[in-house]
Amino acid sequence: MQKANPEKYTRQRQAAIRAAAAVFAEKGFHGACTKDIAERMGIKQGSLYYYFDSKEEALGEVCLFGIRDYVEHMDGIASSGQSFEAKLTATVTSHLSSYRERNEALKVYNDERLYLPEARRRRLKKLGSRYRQQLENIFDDAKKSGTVRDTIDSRFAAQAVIGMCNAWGDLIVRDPDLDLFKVIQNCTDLLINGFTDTKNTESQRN
Amino acid sequence: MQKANPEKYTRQRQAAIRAAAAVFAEKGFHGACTKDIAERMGIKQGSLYYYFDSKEEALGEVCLFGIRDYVEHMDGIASSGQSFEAKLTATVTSHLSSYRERNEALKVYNDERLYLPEARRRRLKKLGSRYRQQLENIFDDAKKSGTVRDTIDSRFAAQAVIGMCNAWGDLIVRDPDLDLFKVIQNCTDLLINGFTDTKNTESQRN
DNA sequence: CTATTTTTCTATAGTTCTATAGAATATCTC
DNA sequence: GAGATATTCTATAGAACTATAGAAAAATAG
Repeated sequence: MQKANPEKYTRQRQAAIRAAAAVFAEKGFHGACTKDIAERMGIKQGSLYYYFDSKEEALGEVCLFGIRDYVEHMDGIASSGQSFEAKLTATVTSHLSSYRERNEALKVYNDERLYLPEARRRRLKKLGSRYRQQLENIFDDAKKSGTVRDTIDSRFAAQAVIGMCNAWGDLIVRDPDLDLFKVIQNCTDLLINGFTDTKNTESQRN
Repeated sequence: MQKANPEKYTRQRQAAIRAAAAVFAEKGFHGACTKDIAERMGIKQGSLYYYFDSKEEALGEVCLFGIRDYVEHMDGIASSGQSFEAKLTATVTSHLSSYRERNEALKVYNDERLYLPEARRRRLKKLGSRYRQQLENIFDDAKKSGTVRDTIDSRFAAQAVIGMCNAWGDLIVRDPDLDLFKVIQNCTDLLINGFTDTKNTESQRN
């Protein structure tokens, strides 16, 4: 029962995480059973426990897989010294692209992470907070430099970006023909200028 | 096993729906068991089946309870003949107020409705679509009258409003001290003017 | 107070699911 | 190809949960 590290193990474990992501996304953590996951991998239910100690461990790995990349991506954006608009666009791009690439894991992170055992949930929460904090910082900076209005509350603004990305991420997932680039553009435009503003419309277009 | 209609029955059934809402919100549909719901009502597990034929029926009632009011509210807003800004504010107010009043049922609707049996899910979906359609119409009208920019896609805009309300609804639920009125104001202001616009800031304030 | 109806209880059949143990097969190393 | 290691399989113990049946208790009506 010991695990060495021939690459097959890590490859199969990754496959297990993806299978779990798909199944959890469809049926929810409690609605899914380990048999579903195993079947999707082409192995038997019991064999799954070669890769995970428990169903909850699988959930933890899926959640981590869902956000690790885009949290790390945010580190780069926050420290990039770009303009506010550029940072916002980069954030939205990164977030929405994740929905194309790993929408299942992301959905699981959003909907099921609260079923994780305490310890693991705390670790994940740290990642989420880092992301949110960096996003808030971007707004604080932009307010200082006058790019963003004083009346905007950074905490709400960050939440607005995240909420918008999640909502439009849903659209992307449901409609795979949707042009990602166009969605990103619409999203940032809307966030920056709102529904009614007209001053930048021309330069924003195209 | 027949049910007449002494008011006690309807009263208790409503209590059962609220209990189910709380439990489903906390543990998810599959994670919750009928015992949890019954206990919260102060009755035994088996007795719950006097009010529901199945766990799924309970879920259906909770979901309906979660959105019926604010969908109906939207009917009034859509046909009110108010200005775009007023309609948007009313929409946001209605949606966010729901989070204060029945956040549990709303959360259940958002997260668990897909576990409903087909027939019931379709009926609920109709309600959701009506809401969304009316919101889109508000944007179409506002675009025609020039209040909202041409470049805004009504479908995305509607999704943006819903997404924003859901995201900020989370904040409201997590932080009960938050001033609802202030949140509503911030939300509509942000949607209408965006992060950077300054032209209306003064009139928007207060 | 008695008869009737409504509500709740107890007990359980039948199902499903997680996690483990130990055997069997596949893969690797020399 | 023999021996060691890694991976998968079968089978199942043990726990939990839904839904039902029928008895008991509570409420209501005449």
